[in-house]
Amino acid sequence: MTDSMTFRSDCPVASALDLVGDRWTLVIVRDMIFGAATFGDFARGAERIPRNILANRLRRMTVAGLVRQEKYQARPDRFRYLLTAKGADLLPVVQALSLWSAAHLGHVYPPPDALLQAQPADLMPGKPDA
Amino acid sequence: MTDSMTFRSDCPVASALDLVGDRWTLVIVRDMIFGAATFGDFARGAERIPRNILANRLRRMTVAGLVRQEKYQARPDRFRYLLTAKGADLLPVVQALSLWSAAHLGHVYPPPDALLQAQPADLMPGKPDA
DNA sequence: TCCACTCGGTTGCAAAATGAAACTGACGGG
DNA sequence: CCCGTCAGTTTCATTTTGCAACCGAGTGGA
Repeated sequence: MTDSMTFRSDCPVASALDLVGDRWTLVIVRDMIFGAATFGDFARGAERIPRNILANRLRRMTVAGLVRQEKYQARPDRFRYLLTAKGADLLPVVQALSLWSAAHLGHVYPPPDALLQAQPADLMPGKPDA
Repeated sequence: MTDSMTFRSDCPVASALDLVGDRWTLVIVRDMIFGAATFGDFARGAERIPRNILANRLRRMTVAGLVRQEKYQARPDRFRYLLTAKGADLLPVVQALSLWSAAHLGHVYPPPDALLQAQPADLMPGKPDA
């Protein structure tokens, strides 16, 4: 703690949005849910997130404790970005968003079963697939 | 129809974020869930949303079909902003965000029961309080 | 009539965030 | 040596944010 993070209020809704209320953060979480982990994985996503924004978001998410870095190579240091429990628990938010889109936005493809049936615990490393 | 709205991709997650992926839109939805309806109601909310941003968001939400205007006075025309079915269906998203905050952010107050037990249908006008 | 006040915005402006694109540094392969 | 990959960083123009002041149409006294 002593995050230095400031929240607009003590409201749980507003506070959550202070952390994930932007157009990219949950897109990165979505990619992680589907197995993306490296900088390049995210940069290659369908929405073409700008690389500077991506670097910035990964930094904020790490500071916020949504994500942790795991070094997979040294010289130069390279990291895999993995969801923490805090980050994995955003799964219901992502699921709710995708169900809403499926119900109300005509142009989207249906949320994959892998997304709808996932559970936060599935998203954390240490437990490979069953 | 012919929304002029452009989405980054056909992904349901990214598309939902194209509409509600900012720090204010879902705060306004939250206030509506608790009965706020007029411009002044929203402006007086705890987070002190700037009035120009508020006007802009209410316009976008109206265009996006999340909200509709109901005139409650003429000369000068004044409107109540009410959730449509599309907007009310964002309730699960708001609920998921508040549960996440309750679980992971120490400083927030607990989500009110009124929020957690609400259902989208409760939020639509025509049904005054029981 | 004059003054104060409310409500629902709009406007101006500075600061911050975004995004496109080029650049960097440390490798690895041939 | 040259090319390519990976993971960022830098530069810079464009947008978006947010503060604060202003405005028009009315209402309520005194």
